[in-house]
Amino acid sequence: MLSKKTKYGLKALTFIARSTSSEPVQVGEIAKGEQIPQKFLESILLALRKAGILGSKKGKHGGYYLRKDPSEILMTEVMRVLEGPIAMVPCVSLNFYEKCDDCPDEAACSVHKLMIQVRDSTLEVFKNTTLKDLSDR
Amino acid sequence: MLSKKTKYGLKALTFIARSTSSEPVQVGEIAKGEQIPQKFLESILLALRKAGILGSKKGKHGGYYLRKDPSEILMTEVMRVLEGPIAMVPCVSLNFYEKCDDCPDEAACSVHKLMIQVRDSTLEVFKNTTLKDLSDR
DNA sequence: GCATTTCCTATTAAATTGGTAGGATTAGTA
DNA sequence: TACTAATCCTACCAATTTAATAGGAAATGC
Repeated sequence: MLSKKTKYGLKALTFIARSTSSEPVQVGEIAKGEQIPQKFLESILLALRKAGILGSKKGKHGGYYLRKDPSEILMTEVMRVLEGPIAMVPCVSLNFYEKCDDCPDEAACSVHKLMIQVRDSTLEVFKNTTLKDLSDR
Repeated sequence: MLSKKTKYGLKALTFIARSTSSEPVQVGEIAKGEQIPQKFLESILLALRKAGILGSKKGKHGGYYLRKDPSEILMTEVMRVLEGPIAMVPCVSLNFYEKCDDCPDEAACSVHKLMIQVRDSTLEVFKNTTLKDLSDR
C-alpha cells in the first residue's frame, strides 16, 4: 500500500512543477491546494530537499523549488526517497539489499525469483516516468 | 513491503506443491521444513483453504493439499488472498476499488495515472506466473 | 527589529503486523 | 467407545509503523 507520505509528496511535487511563478512555492499554498496537513507536508518536503530533489529558501517569499527540470526528475529517485526500497523484499533490493535471515539459499528460494520479476517490472515503469509526465494534464 | 504472511504462504504452497506423497501435507511438517512459526502458519493455511486454493483433511493423517494442479494456480489469485489488493492505492484496484476521499477528480490525479501503470505491470507478472513456476527448481 | 518562512526535535494516537494461547471440532484407530 | 492426532476457531498481546501534532529555533526580507 502506498503511504500517505508518498501520495502527499507526489502531489506536492506535481503542484510545484505546475507553478508558473518565478518565486518558490510555499508549504502553506501546497497544503491548502492539495488538502494536506501542513505540518506533515513540511516534513515531507524537508526529506525531498535533503535528498536533493527540492531546493528551499527561508523567510519572507521563501518556499520550495525544483532543483532540476521536471523532465529530468525520475520516479525511481522520488519513490526511493518517499516510499523507500522499490523491491518488496530486501533480498532483491538493488539499493537497499539485505540478506534474509530465514533463506539459506537465495538462488533456490521460490519467493526470490518472483519478487525479482516484480521489482524489474515496477522499476521499468518508474524509470520511464518523470515528474513532467505527472504534471502534464 | 511483502508481509511475512505472504512470504510464509508462498513458501508453504511451494512446499505442498513439491510433496510427492499421496497423503495431505501436515502443518507441522511445513513449519519445520520452512522455519515458520506453526501457529502462525496454521492461520495462513486456513485462509488459503477458505479461498479455495487449498483443501484440508482433519484428524490422523490429515493435512493440506492443493485443490488444483500447480500449473493452474495463478499468482494473481494467491497474492490477492495473502497480500490483499495488488494495486498500491484503492482507487486503481480492480478487485477492491474504493474512491479516494481526498481526490476530487480521479482522471486528473497525477498519482492515479502512475499507479495504474504500476498495477498493470505487476499484474502482468502475476498473471503469467503459476505455483508450478515457483516450485520448479 | 519584527514578521514570515523553513528547519528541527519530540511526542502521540491509531492502525497494522507478527505471533501466542487455549481450546473446540473432526477423523481415524485400538 | 475411548483415545489420539490433526485442523479449526476466537481472542489476545507486543512491537512496529504510520500519520499526524506541538513547540520552538534559525534564517531571511523589509
